[in-house]
Amino acid sequence: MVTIKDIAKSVGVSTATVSHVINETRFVSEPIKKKVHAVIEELGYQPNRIARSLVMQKTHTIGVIISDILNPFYTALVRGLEDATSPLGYNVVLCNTDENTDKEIDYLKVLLEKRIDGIALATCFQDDEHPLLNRLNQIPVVTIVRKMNCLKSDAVFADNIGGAYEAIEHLVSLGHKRISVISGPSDISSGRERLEGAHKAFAKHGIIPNEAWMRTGDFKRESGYVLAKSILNLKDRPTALFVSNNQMTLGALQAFRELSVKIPKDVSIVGLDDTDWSILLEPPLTVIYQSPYDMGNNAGKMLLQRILKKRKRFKTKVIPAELIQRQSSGPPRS
Amino acid sequence: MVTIKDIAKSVGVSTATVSHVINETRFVSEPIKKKVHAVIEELGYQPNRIARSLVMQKTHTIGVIISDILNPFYTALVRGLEDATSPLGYNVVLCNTDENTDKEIDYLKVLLEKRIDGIALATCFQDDEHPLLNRLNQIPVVTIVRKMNCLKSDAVFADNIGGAYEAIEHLVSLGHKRISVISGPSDISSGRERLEGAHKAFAKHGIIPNEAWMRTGDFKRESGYVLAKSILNLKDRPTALFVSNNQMTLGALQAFRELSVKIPKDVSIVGLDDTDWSILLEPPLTVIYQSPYDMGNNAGKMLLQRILKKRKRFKTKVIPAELIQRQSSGPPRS
DNA sequence: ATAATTTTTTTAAACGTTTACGTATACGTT
DNA sequence: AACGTATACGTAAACGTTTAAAAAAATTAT
Repeated sequence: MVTIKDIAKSVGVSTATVSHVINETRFVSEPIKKKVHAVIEELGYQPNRIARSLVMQKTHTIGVIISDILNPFYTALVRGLEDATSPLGYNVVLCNTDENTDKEIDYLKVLLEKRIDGIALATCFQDDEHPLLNRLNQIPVVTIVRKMNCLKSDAVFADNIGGAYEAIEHLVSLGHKRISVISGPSDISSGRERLEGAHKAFAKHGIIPNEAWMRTGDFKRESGYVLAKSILNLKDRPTALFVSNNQMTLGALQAFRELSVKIPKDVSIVGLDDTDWSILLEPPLTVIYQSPYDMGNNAGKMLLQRILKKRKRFKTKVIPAELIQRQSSGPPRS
Repeated sequence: MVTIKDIAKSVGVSTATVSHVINETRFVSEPIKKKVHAVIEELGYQPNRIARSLVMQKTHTIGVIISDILNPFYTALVRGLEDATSPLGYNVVLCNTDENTDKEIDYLKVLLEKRIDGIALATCFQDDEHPLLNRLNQIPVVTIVRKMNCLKSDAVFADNIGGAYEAIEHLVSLGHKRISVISGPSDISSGRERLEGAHKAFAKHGIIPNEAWMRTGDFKRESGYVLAKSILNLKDRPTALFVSNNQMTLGALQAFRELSVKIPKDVSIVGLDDTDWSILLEPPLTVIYQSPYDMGNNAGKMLLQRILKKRKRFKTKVIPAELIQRQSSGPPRS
């Protein structure tokens, strides 16, 4: 492998000079510059960024930790992150944890040992005492999607309370009073908050939620399926259902189909998170949309700010929630 | 930042000894071993993998270059790749090129300069002369999904010919003779091969394809939409349509919906690539399935083999295509 | 012509590891 | 007592860069 020394020897200058012409960090006379470039070309020299990283103490790499890239929500988030960071020369290394804390810790350890320049963290190990926290606090971190209160950092998350509130309010405005909610795990902030938003809307409109219609899932498809089925099988069935994430909505839709429950004639449904195929469903799905791309993009930008400009105070960005009204929600049948 | 030297000094041994206890590469007496570990714990030492990479000439990182992670096909592929490589301690850096050759070249350059241990390449710059090829030929590369004949490497791709063949044969077996095909770009191997497979099936069954029904898209949603619309608007309409990738199928479905063409009563449709929501469509979509997860997973394993065992001969793995028959394909109306 | 400046280039010390080779000590043999 | 051998650890070079500080060369001023 040809190194900067080979170039230097071949041109007849010092490695310092070669380095400076490569990085344009200092004036070098035109003839030498030309010659260096020529030899670089000739020998097919490619700088070794490992060596450079070692001395510069920066790797131009950031890590993103999510539960599962197969979830289109995280797919878009990661894409947003890459689009924000790659134009400045940063690479992103992808880490799927499957909601597994051990995996998460392992990834974090390795990323820290690899001295990456920043981390976007979308998982939820909650351990105020963990030794990793010290190290995490020393590098740029942005927590996304979920709140981590054991870590001081920049943060980007969605307006979950507002989103869920809007979903319920939409259903109420259509005339629904008998509303079911499939919420997410209460130990995850997004799970808690979406339920909170729903309750807030109930309170606002003087609706006392029927406990039999309030279910807690685990954000995975199967639980949406099981819970929706159990709800639809009730003698006293609600007229509308709000499902608080995309995977559970998939499961719920499957349940509706298997039980031949007509949407929205029998039961209205509002999901959370949009996809590019939700308009192709029959009927097209009404959803609350919180752009994951924007979340990732903002997270990337905030990371870069912190990496480059060493901003002092922590910032928090909230991505708004937006109701996208389609045909899966309609007035209750009277 | 605490280094191995600090540990050595604090324990009162040489850095060599500390290194050896960390990596267990040489016998070290029990008391010293204990002490080293204690001090490591106490000072919160974390090995610097950059330095290690520099001397060991390996980074435990692989790169994956795809056109767009937002495409669920690539999402699954990347997940498969990570699942294959992360258990052995490899990280994957994600590179989206958006079918843009410049982006692709830039990414390749950077990955090579970062001295990653291997690359999974799913794009298609076709330039036999490019200077990068020399460098690429010196590290483990596996080309996936698409064939790159300018590069000698391991390869994993799908049985495109067989898949398309099966799609057409399925339609023929249902009684269709008037079959339309939306194929992909002919400069991409998967585009070419799928068309080839379709023609093979036509020939086998003595069908002379109507040129007016044969369209070439660019694998993107919009082109599926436009082409499907133009086909459905023909006076002389086919009775079945085979769309050769997932994004174009999305667009085609949208066209069907807008034109109120009933599936499969008016026109049958068979897509290529399956998704977890295709059973939720009305009707559920018949598709040819070529597991992208398996492609990624196999690619990862082959990369590792080459990285670790230095296998000499190049291998090619073909992922089979499988017909998943659902309700979007039925007999033509007579 | 010499000194003072300015411009351009080199020297060499980092960065934090790994590892081939060398050294010191303890023990057993003859 | 002298030597060989095994055991446990240390020394220092190497990996390929960047970059202060020093040095050399070129230019200008006296």
